[in-house]
Amino acid sequence: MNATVPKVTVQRLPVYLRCLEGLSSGQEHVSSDQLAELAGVNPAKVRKDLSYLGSFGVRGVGYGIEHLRFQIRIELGLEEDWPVVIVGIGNLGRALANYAGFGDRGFNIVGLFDADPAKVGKKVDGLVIEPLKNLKRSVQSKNASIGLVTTPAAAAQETAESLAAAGIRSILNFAPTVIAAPEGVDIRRVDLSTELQVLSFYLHRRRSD
Amino acid sequence: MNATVPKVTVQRLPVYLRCLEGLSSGQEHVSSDQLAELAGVNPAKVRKDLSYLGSFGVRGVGYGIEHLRFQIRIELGLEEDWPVVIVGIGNLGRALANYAGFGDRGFNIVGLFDADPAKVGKKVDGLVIEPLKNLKRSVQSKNASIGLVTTPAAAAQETAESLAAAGIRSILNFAPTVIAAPEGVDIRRVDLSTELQVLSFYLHRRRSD
DNA sequence: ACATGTGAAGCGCTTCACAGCG
DNA sequence: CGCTGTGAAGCGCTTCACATGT
Repeated sequence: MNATVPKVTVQRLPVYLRCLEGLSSGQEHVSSDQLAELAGVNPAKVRKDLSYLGSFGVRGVGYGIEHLRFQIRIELGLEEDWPVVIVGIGNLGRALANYAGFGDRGFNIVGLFDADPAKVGKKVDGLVIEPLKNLKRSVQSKNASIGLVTTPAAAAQETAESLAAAGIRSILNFAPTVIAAPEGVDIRRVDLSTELQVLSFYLHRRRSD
Repeated sequence: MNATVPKVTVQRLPVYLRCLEGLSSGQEHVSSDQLAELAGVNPAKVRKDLSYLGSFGVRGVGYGIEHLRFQIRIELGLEEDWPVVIVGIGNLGRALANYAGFGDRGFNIVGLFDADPAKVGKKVDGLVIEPLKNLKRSVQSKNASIGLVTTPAAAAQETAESLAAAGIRSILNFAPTVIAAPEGVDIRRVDLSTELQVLSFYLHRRRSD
């Protein structure tokens, strides 16, 4: 339990959480070997990762599944509530708005925004799409802390700046472009086509062996 | 030009490609400093990354933008065609089927599949949704090499195995679960909620400072 | 006996700093 | 002179191997 959890460990914690969920409920403990197998990593890595959170494994037995899940959730801040807004309600924005997987992790979608007047006023998953001019007011009244950018590439930078101006400090960018992070804002990129390109690289490699 | 491009470099190549696209067309060359600024990385890293592909920068001038784009596309295999199938046509599958960003990079969607008989036969973006039993035949006749899994978590493992049995060697898994890779298959995971959890970690960290 | 927690070694990526070249 | 290409140093993560604890 301390101030330095390596970045790579932070990225693996959600994976461990996922694996723990998939575990048979007949089981109370899990060993680093078993968890490593499920997560597709080395057992020593599992132990080292978990040791950053504290040391709540039991030697000769393993980790208590419930306790481990809870500790990871605490560490990731998932016991808190993180209201989320989505800007750009096209196909992807709509899919994310409907994505049930968010709610049960403390990520509640509290606002949908779009620049297109034709979309404003329509409902998606129980929420009314608002115009961009409402962004600041809405973010502040709903205390939103995370923004998802699902606009076209051309609008992404401007959108990020509007979100920053509205007080958002964390952005997930789904638009197929690289955004310059406004001062004090943490941006992560999810680029669907980047992932395909990485697959392509290895396919290409294999093919030309 | 050689056999060992580091994994991390492969992951950055698509980012560089994105940045090059955003460059003003009045410009013919780009320096490692400028590209680094756009991509949000260290200039030396840009130079080292690009040096793995060959050495086509010009000292004192920079990299020819067109040439660089072409070389990266070659290296990533984007000059080839990679037919893609999607299994699981819910909100996300539909969004991906409609996502235009794939086509212009050689990723052509050639098949849509769903287990739900009510969906089979419907059209999405010009393609008819097929039943799973057609998977193998369709993958082989269309020479598909990449499969996107957008099923519910519970069906993801089985879907991956069907894809593998049909001859697919590369899978992008969007289902919120960790899949065990079938023999000889390369799996990459895109987990929307994992990314949110990483943001959450750092928000949580900041908040408790 | 068995599985965790962890120094220490190993490995790969990042960054520096400068030689090389247009 | 300016910017690339790259040895070499630095750094952080991974993995090993075993002491530690139950």
